[in-house]
Amino acid sequence: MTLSLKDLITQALQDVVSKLLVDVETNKTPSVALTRPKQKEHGDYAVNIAMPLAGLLKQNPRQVAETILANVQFPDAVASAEIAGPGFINIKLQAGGETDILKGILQQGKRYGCVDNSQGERVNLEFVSANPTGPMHVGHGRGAVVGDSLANVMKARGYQVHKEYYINDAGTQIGVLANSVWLRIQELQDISITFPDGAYPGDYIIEIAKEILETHDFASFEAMDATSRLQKLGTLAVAANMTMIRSDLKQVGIEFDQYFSEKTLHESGKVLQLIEKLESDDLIYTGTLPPPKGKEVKDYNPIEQRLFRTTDFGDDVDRPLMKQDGTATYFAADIAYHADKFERGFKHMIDIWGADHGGYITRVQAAMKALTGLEKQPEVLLVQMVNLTRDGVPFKMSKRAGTFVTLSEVVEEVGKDAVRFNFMTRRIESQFDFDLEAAKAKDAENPVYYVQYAHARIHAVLKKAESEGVRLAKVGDVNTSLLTSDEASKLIKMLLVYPDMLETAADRREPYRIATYIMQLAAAFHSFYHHNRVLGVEEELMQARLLLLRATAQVIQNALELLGVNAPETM
RNA sequence: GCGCCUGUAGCUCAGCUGGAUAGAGCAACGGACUUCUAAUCCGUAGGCCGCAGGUUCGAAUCCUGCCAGGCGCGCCA
Repeated sequence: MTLSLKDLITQALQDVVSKLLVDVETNKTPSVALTRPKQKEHGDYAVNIAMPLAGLLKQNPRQVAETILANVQFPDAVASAEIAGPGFINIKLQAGGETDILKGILQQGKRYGCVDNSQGERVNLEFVSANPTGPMHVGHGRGAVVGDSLANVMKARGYQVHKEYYINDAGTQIGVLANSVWLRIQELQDISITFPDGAYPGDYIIEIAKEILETHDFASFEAMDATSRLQKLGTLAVAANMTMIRSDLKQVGIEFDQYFSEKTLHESGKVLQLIEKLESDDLIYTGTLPPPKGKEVKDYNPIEQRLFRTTDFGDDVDRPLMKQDGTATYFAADIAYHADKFERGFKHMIDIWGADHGGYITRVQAAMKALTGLEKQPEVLLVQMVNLTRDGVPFKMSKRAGTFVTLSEVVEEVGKDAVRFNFMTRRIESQFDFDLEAAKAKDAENPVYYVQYAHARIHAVLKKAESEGVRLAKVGDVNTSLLTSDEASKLIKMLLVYPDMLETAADRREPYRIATYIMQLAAAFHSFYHHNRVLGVEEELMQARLLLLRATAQVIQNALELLGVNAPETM
C-alpha cells in the first residue's frame, strides 16, 4: 500500500512530535490530524498539533509551532508551511501538487476510494427484519436503505460484511396472521364471518387467502383440527409474506446473504438449550418483577417466575425467558439467535433497529455479555421514525387499522433512486419527514436529480467531444497542473477527500455522509462547468479538463453505486 | 418517574468526535441561456446554534441542570 501525500505529511509531523516529547513525562502522545481548512488562505492542509503540545511542553502554542517547523522534514510537494492564528500550521502544496492523483482515480476506476483487505474484520449486519405479517412499510424502507448502503461502504473499506434478515416467524403474531387468513378463506367461500378487532384487516390478507386457495383445497383445511390448521396456514402465510417482502426489497435493489428463521431456533431446540445452559450457569432464579412504570396497569398481579439475571450484566431489571404458558419469550429466542451468530464465528454484530426498539438494547447486550463475554454486542444502530406526509399533511400509519403506506407504493410513485437517495440525506438519529410530493418532484427540491444531472452533464460533454473527433490523450500524458482555476481546485479537493470520507462513513457507521458528499461534489462540478469551458479551449488545457471531468464522473458513479442509486448518462 | 434520540436561517438539514469569519438546498429578492444539458450557475438578504451554568488558550461540538418534541418502559414481537 502506498502512502498518500497526506499520510507522508502526517508522518513527518508525528516524528517531530515524538522527538519533542522525549524528555516529557506523559502517558499520551497527541496525534497529528491534518484537516482541510474552509478558507483558501489557510492553505491546503492545516494542523493544530501545536495547541495540545503547548500544554505538555509548557510553552505557548506559537512558539511550539516554530519549533516544529524548524525540525520537520516535509516531502517535496510541500511548498510552504506557516504559523497562523493561535498556533495553527498552515501547509501549502506546490501548484498542482495533488492534481496527479486525478490520474490515479482513473487508473483505479471503480476501486478508487476502496480498500482491498481479504483479512478484514468479519461483521454480521442484521437489518430490516420486518415481521412477516404484511408488506414492508416506509419506515422499514429507511432501515433497509441505510443498512444496505452501510454494508456497501463497509465492504468498500475492507470489512467482510454478511447481510442477514431475521424472520420473526414464531409467536402470537403468526397465530393472528393465520387466523386472519383463515377468516378470509372462509369469506371467499361465502361463509359469513365476523372479523374481530385483533385480526389484520389489510387487503393483502385477502390476496394471500386467494393464493393459498389456488394450490390448496378448502376441504383439506376444513378437515383439519383448529391447531394444525392454524399451523399450516401460518406457514403458508409467512411464506407468502416473505415472497412479497423479498420482492419489495428487490424493488429497491436489496438482497440479503441470509434469511434466518426464528422458528428454526425453537424447532431445533436451541432456545431451550440456551435456557438450560443459563440455568446450569446459575444465571436464572425464581422471583417476581415489579409492576411496569409509565402506564397504569389496572389488573396487575405479580407472578413468581424464573428470571434471567441480566442486571448483573448492565440491564435495568431481570428478564423472563418463559411465558406463563410455558413457551419461550421473544427475548429468549432473540438471545439464542445472537448466540447463534456468535457460534457461526461472528464476534462483531451490527443490528439496525427502529427507534421503538431502543429500550431493548441494554437487555440484549447484557445477555450477550453473560453468554459470550463480549462487550457492547450487538452494536445497535437505531433508526428514528419516518413521518410520511403528502403536501405537508401527515398520514396516520397503522398496521392494525390497515392504513399504512407500503414501501412498494412509494417506490412505484417516486422511483427507486429518489427513495434511496432521500433516505440517505439525513443522519439516522434525526426523524425523517418524508413528503411524497417533494420526493416525487423532479426539480431542484429533489437532491437526487441534482447529482444525477451532474453525471449526465459530464457524459454530454464527453459525447460531444467524441462526436467532434477529439481524441482523449493518454492519462499519463495529461498535464494536470494546468487545472488552476478556483473552481477546478475546489473540485479536485472534493475528489481527493473521497477516500477519507468513505473511511469515516464506514468506521462511524454513518453512510449518510456519502449522500452529503455527493451533493457537495455535484455542486463543485456544476460550478466548475459553468465557469470553465472544456471543449474548444487550447488542446493541452482541454485534455486536462476532460481528465478532470472523467475523474469526477467516476467518483460520482462510485459513490452513487454505494447508495444503490443509478448514475444515468443522459437525462 | 426512568431510559434512548432530537432542538442550528422562515422551512428541510449539514457542521468532518474542541478550532480560525457557523454552512448548503428550498422559499424571498436581483442577475446569467447565439456558446459542452438553465434539472444549472452567480449575487443579496436572512442566526441570543432551545435556555442557564461549567470545563479551557478556544465550545454549535465536551460536562451538569432545566425547557420543548419523538420513541420506549408487564410473560408484544
